[in-house]
Amino acid sequence: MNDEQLHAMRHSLAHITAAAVKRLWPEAKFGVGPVVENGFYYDIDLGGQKISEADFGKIEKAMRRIVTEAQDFERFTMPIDEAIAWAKESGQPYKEELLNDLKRSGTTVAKDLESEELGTIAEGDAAVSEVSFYKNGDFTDLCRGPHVANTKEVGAFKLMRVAGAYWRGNEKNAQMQRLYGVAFATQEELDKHLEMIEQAKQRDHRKLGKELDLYTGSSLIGAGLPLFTPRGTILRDMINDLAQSYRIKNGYEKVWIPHIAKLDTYKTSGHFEKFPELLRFTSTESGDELALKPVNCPHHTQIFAGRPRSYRELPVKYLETTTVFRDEKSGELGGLNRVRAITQDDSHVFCSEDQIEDVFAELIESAQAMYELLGLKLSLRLSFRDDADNYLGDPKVWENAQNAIHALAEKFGLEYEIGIGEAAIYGPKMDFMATDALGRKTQLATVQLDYALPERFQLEYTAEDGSKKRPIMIHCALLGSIERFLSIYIEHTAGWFPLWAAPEQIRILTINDTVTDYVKEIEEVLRGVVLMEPVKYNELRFTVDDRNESLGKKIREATAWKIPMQLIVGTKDKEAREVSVRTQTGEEKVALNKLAEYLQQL
RNA sequence: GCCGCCUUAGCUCAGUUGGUUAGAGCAGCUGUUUUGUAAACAGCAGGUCUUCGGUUCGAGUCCGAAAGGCGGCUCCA
Repeated sequence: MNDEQLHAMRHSLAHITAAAVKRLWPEAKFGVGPVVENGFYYDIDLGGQKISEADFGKIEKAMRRIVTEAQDFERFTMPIDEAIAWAKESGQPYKEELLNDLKRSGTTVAKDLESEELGTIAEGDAAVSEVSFYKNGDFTDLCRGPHVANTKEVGAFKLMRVAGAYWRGNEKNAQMQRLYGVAFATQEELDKHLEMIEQAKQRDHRKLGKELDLYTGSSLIGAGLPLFTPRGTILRDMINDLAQSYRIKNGYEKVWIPHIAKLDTYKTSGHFEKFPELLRFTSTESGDELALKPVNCPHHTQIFAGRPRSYRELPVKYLETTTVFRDEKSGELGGLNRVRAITQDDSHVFCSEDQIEDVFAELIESAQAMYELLGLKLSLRLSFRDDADNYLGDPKVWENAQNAIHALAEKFGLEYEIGIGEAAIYGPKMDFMATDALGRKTQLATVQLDYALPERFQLEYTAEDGSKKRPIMIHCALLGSIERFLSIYIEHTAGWFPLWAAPEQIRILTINDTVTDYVKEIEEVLRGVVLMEPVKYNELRFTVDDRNESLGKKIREATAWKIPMQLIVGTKDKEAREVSVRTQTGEEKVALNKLAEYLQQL
């Protein structure tokens, strides 16, 4: 089955789903029912009634009946006005709205339509004279097609979930129920897909975060405020050290800023104007209105502005991993991926026009090197502005900045896609999207070019000729948010972190207590080992399991904890002055006097 | 924020149409066992069934609200 056939099949299943729902709830009003990755959905309005997953059985049964009834999909056309009348008569107001949009503009795609016109009744000349319908059995639907010829040709399917969705994606509109299904040509492919979902669940960072004791949440502290345990904190620190190391190599200097600032800061930066509801305030006795910082850049600009600057010290490169606070809507929070206290491995460069390229080059190389080391594949998105008017700064400057980024991507021979409307409020971005083990893409690293904030904060330096010039800012986070990065990384590794990053790197497992003294010697060796790659001064983290338990149990537990290296020590090892090094890939004997060297080389 | 679902011991889960003292495995503690490659054996202890309010002779079970979580929608500097 080719992609087109698969698409037609999934689309046909959307119709069959709607037809089944209509049999069960004749008063159902229908929205749209498109094909999505791996399946389809249909938006349904049952008035006060709600479909729940408990209803899936009977809906699927009705769908199967329609399949066995072997109904032909018949295509026919209707003049647009007749179609509008049909929608009205059949009590399908959502279809009526779509038809009016078609009549007026020739499209039903909400973002291509003038928002004031959306859903209004079309007057005057029609943009489309007739529209196509598909009919199977007694179910007729406005549809461009194509479909399979007959309902019996639909392959294997399963309803997955029901969720709320706003009509036409606008939160001011009515909320409908979106019925999601997956569909494949064969039962085997469907089973394979369901199996993959099951595997994804096994490596879900929320599950592993609990099992590996990395972080926890507290309903007392609040939603979206993860608390990191000792193990999780080690992982955080190691990852952060790695991300910082690339920039420290390139002359970035660490700075430190407080977590609050006067509200005026964000009035100056423009953040208050755009995101007033996301800033949290504290009132103070002094009368200052203070906000928790939602971004770090304004603070960093003030370090730059703290004394006069000469062209000789440019580029000035600041680096800081620090937490920003954003009051995300409650329903948007989830795991570590979306939190309200976001820790960024942030850096800001203040430079002159002719230094932009070098700064970008360093950062692009760093991002590529780091993600290659971590085994995550990066793809590039150039995030440009759209026509909205809430961006800061002169559109001409924007155009220059976007052209500059575009040219840099070309110059470095990077493959990229362009994301319109994905820019930051103050400038265009080069976003690195990581693809995880399950093929999902998430934006992590970001490099942003900014002419707006230096202007707003009146930053300047003295040029060679004695004149005052405005620096350009380059924002960068290689990890993005540490929390979000970890959510991806935990799932990518399934909790099997590399030796250098693992919270507990080595566990010594004893066979009985005759080896106690020998274990002390091994510990002495391990204490002397300090890893220097990829993070410097990384002292070995190990524990000893000398409990009165069977070796089998100790191995089982150490493996469940996904500890990269188990050192098994028994009387035979003691006599041979060796240890048995057990890793995921197998087991080997290493002489005690070679152990330090062995570990250094990994 | 919106729609739907979920919340029982530290963890994973049982708990019949509302009906006696709410169960299990793992973890914990106490013994015994000193163990060579993924769970030794026995005993003990552990719960205001998320919280608050309601219906009822009686609520883990029904209703309402809140908190937290999950799946989406919307949003994401």
